[in-house]
Amino acid sequence: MDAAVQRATALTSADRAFETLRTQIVEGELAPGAPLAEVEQATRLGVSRTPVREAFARLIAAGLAIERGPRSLVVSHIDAGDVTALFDLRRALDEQAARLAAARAAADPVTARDFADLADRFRAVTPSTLAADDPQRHGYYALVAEFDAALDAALTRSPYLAAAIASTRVHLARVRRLARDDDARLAASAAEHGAIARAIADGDGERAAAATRLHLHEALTSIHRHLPPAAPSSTAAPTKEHA
Amino acid sequence: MDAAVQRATALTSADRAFETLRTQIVEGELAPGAPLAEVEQATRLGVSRTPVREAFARLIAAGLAIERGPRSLVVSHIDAGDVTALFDLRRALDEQAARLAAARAAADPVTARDFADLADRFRAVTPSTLAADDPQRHGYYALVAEFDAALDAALTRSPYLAAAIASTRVHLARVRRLARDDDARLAASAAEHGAIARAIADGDGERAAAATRLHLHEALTSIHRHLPPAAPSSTAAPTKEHA
DNA sequence: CATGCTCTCAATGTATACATTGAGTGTTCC
DNA sequence: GGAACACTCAATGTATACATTGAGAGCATG
Repeated sequence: MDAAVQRATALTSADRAFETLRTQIVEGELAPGAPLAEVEQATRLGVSRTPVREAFARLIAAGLAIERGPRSLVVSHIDAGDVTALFDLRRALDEQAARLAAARAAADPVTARDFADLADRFRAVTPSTLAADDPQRHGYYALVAEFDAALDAALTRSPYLAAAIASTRVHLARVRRLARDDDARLAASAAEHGAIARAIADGDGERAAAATRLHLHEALTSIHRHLPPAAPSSTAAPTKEHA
Repeated sequence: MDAAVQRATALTSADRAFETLRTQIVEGELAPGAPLAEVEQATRLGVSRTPVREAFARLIAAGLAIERGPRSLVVSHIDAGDVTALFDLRRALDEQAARLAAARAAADPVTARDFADLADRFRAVTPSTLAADDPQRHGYYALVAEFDAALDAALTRSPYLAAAIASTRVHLARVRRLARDDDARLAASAAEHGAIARAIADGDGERAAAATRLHLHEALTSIHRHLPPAAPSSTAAPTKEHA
């Protein structure tokens, strides 16, 4: 009964500091390259250095901050080259996830119905429904979030893969903010998601993987069209996560 | 120029604490399920709680420790179900890595030669060379480490993928310790590695991916043969990484 | 005037003191 | 005798004091 209350208060200062910093980095409030100093952030967030240190450690683990030099932490950069690199990972993860989800749907009617339902809802997305009083397209992104949640639910047996996918999503959120999709792309993306969901619902792993690959190719192409084209090989080592 | 010297002295207490704990967990010295208490480990490692806290945070991020309850940290478990889940991720990552490495080898003669060289050395591995005064098979595992390093070198343009692969290797080290390979398996593994390296050297991405898939299937099968077969679905949520 | 050296200082790395919370135990009451 | 309550205590969460190190400014010298 008091579980909900307890959970609300069980968030530590370190949790809040991490959440705040993560959000501000993803939203661009803390710009790439911005220095992250313990005392400064501690003052700003109204906590001591200890939880800030822990938050910084988590930011590094998530790839949102990188150590520049021995005593300098900065918000990690993200540019066109990074997006390509990120999609190199995403393709590997999402195709496999689609295969496994399809396998699960073939054995589990509940999963199959969930994805069939999602497929229908993605197909219902049209440029006209998109434009309906939703300048930020929250409705569409909420649907994508539901798709992600369904994928997670289908991957309970593959927690390592699920965790890796989760770790890419925060980076994708940053990319999404860099290159806002236009309505045409969003409508196409909906159709692609629908195709993936339908293939999963049908239990057809290879089709789901193929649909995923197609979707990622289109998404990456669209992003690069909207992004300043950084020189392909000049930016050498963009991000470096845990050792 | 002076980077190497600087790096040697730049190791902090937190780094050493993490390295020590990581090694002891991988080696089995700290058994799965063992509680990780700050004061106890601080005393044992001869440092204060602060660096230990940081080390714990990194262990959690690496998936070597999980929070059991609000104030209880334990060494993460790893069993047959986990191995399957880990390989679900590994297959995705390693196949993609093989494809990308092959693409790089096709464009970069140095990469191609490195893998061609590795392929020859893997093919030179036979049961007789394995048995030569090396009960722990350090020589063979060193060769595998060289293969991994070559893969990393080929993936400089895909740092996200490289980081994800790196994060799987520590878990694989744990698995390797659980189920020591016999000589026959090691010789077969060498042949499989050789096939992968040769395909990469030839710039044939799909062949490299196929060889990788085959290798992982054989490796997983071998591991399960040597492991107590945990019930498939009883062990629910093994590891949970960063949010 | 440029270059190099030193000194200061600010930031991180570490240790420790204080706050808080949850579990376990012992006692008391029904 | 059993159950519930309160208390102790130990562990984590947080804050802060101390140590250390690297960077930058300022000065001196060639």
